[in-house]
Amino acid sequence: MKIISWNVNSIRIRKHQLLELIKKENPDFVCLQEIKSSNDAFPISDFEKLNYFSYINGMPSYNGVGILSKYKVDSTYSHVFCNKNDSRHIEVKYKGLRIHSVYVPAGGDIPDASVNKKFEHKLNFLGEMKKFFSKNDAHILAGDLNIAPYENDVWSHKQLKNVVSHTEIERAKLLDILESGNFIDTLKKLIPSSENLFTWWSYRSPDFRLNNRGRRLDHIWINKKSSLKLIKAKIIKEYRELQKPSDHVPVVLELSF
DNA sequence: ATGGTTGGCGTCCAA
Repeated sequence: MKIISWNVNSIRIRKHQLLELIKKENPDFVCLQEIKSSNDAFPISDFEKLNYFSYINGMPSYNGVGILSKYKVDSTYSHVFCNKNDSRHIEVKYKGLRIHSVYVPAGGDIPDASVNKKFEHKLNFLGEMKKFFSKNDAHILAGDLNIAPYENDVWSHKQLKNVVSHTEIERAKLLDILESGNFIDTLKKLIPSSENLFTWWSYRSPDFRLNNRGRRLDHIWINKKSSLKLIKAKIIKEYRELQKPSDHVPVVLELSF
């Protein structure tokens, strides 16, 4: 089985790149984030032509998640975090397999919840995620979690330790969710640390290749207690080099169950 | 220390 997670940053702009990715990789499931589309505007028919079902929790302009599946799933569910209907979660169930696509709030610029409402929201969201996933027994949790948890998940730990996405409190909260939900960080486990681990490079660098100032914000976790067996993982960095790229690249996990 | 870019039912906001 193959699963892909990708923050496309607008399905409208990235649709053709996604169709090519699916043709090339032939995944069973694709977890999408930041589709920036309402449910009605999502191009379901384009994916139907490749024999995929689209399960979408969208909204206009911002956020929005979805899961594309080769199979008609048994049920879907979208959890409301922090009392906001902001389309940051969708779960599908298929033959006892529970797969989640999650988009954690970015958190704004200032890493202080007392002055930055967005950072406060991010920390609250992580708190609710811990409760939800310690009860849910998810098999696969994939998405843009907007946190780089380990020191070598960023281009410079020293320069980013006070930057939102890599602060001590965010890293601790993310690892707490990982542990309390009995998850394995599969990309960390399967990809040697000598290789590039980054999944995101800011649009604000004129040429991201020059200094490779990336971060590992996108993750695929599987539950330790499940019978899923890891095979291999990869980060498709080449997608950052395409014309009109997303700032995130697709991450891929192969497993058996 | 600052500003850089992208996308959206856009003319500022979020990332």
